[in-house]
Amino acid sequence: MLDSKLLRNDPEAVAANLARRGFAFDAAAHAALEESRKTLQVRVEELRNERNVASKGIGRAKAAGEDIQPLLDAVESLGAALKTTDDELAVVRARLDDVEAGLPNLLHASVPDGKDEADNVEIRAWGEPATPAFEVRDHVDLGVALGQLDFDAAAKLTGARFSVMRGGLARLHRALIQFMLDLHTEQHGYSEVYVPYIVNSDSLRGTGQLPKFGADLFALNGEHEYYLIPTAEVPVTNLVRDEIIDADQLPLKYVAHTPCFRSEAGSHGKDTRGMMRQHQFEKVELVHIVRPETSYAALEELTGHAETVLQRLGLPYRIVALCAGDVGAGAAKTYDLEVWIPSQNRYREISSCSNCEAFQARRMAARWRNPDTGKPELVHTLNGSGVAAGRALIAVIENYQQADGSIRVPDVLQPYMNGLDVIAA
RNA sequence: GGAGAGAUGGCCGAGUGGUCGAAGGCGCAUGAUUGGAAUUCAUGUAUACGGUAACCCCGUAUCGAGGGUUCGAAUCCCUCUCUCUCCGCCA
Repeated sequence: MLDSKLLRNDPEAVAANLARRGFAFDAAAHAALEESRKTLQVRVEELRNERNVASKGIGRAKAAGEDIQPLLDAVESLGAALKTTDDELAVVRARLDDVEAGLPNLLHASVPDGKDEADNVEIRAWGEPATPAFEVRDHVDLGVALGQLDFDAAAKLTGARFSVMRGGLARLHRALIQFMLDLHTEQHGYSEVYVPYIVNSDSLRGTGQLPKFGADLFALNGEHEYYLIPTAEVPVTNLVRDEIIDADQLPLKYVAHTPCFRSEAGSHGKDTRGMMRQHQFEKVELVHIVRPETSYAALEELTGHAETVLQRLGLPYRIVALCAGDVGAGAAKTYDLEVWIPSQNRYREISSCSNCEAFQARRMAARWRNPDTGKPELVHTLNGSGVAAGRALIAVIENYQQADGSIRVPDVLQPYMNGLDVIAA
């Protein structure tokens, strides 16, 4: 949600900023709605005031033992007038809310122009993609040949876009998660949280998945309106919903490992092979809750924490700043980490680190008490994958493959594999 | 799953139809006392929106959420959510 004051006072600036995303915000139409909201609201408040004054008078007269009938007659028509105007106001409000709830966040000035993925700007790269003497195979070939990746079984159990892992690969996957959690908690100062994988619609509204992106979610069929989480960002960030945080508690840095469930309704036909794009995958998520003035420093820090994961794993990657057209709706600025995938001969997204500024905080009423003003003020929220475990597994399998189809275990993961250094059939 | 009790401000906690945004306490802030601190005393201390240039003032809303009754609802009625206690079940 955007600042309603800004929306009212400078709708043209909002429209100009959102236009960078390719989002058309009709400032004039909004202003007209806003104007009628204001008129109606003033009228309703006047009527209410009239009624309140009259009611107090009735109370006083009754206490004094006077005849209140004339007073009752005097306010007789007020109720109907109030109801009519109030109903009109509710209609206008609802339309306004619809518009405003669907607006994406304003972009930070440093976000590069561009309309899609192709226009993202590389910030830096780390590591050298290997150039093996043998023909590289993709993770599907390798995993299936090892007998440890099984998409047929997953299709039987559920359907398309799920996977079954066995033995060494299953353990490698778990080792990745353990390694990442330990790294972030022991060396990067995060506190680990365990959270529900099922959330209510308020939480999804808080982080911005609803009302606009419900199609990407798996909704549960039970008596409650519950959804499977598409990312740990939802439950973890919503920890601070409706909270006022003491200044000395900030920054809050949370790390959580959760599965993520995405229906990916819009991407059929993309990455249909293998584990790249699944309905269910594991992720280690980093969330920062910070003072507004520190949020851009926090974005660099958080991104660095995700990078460290890939460096320790010895996986070549690059960092790109998402361009205006590619930044997600809730974010003001986003860096993606892209890891080298040998079989595709290119980098693929493995982490996305975003500063949402006050966009989510405003929806969630997540505030901190600013000691300088003594007032509750909105916090800034950030989130980033640190990193996606499923894609990290793909990257390890493909980057650590050997000519015989076995997979070397990265050094940092061997302690989590009982010392195992090669996964073979 | 069965039975019962609850949900009030940053926190605790009064308030069962009429100047209640809400007593009292805690916490916090400022001032006084003190060499400094503790103690004590005084004063102040919600949020959002609107009228406004204005964080002065005025108005409106907010006592778990939504609806209803009424001239008037924290207080009465209905629905829902959550919490607690006891029983049952269970990893």
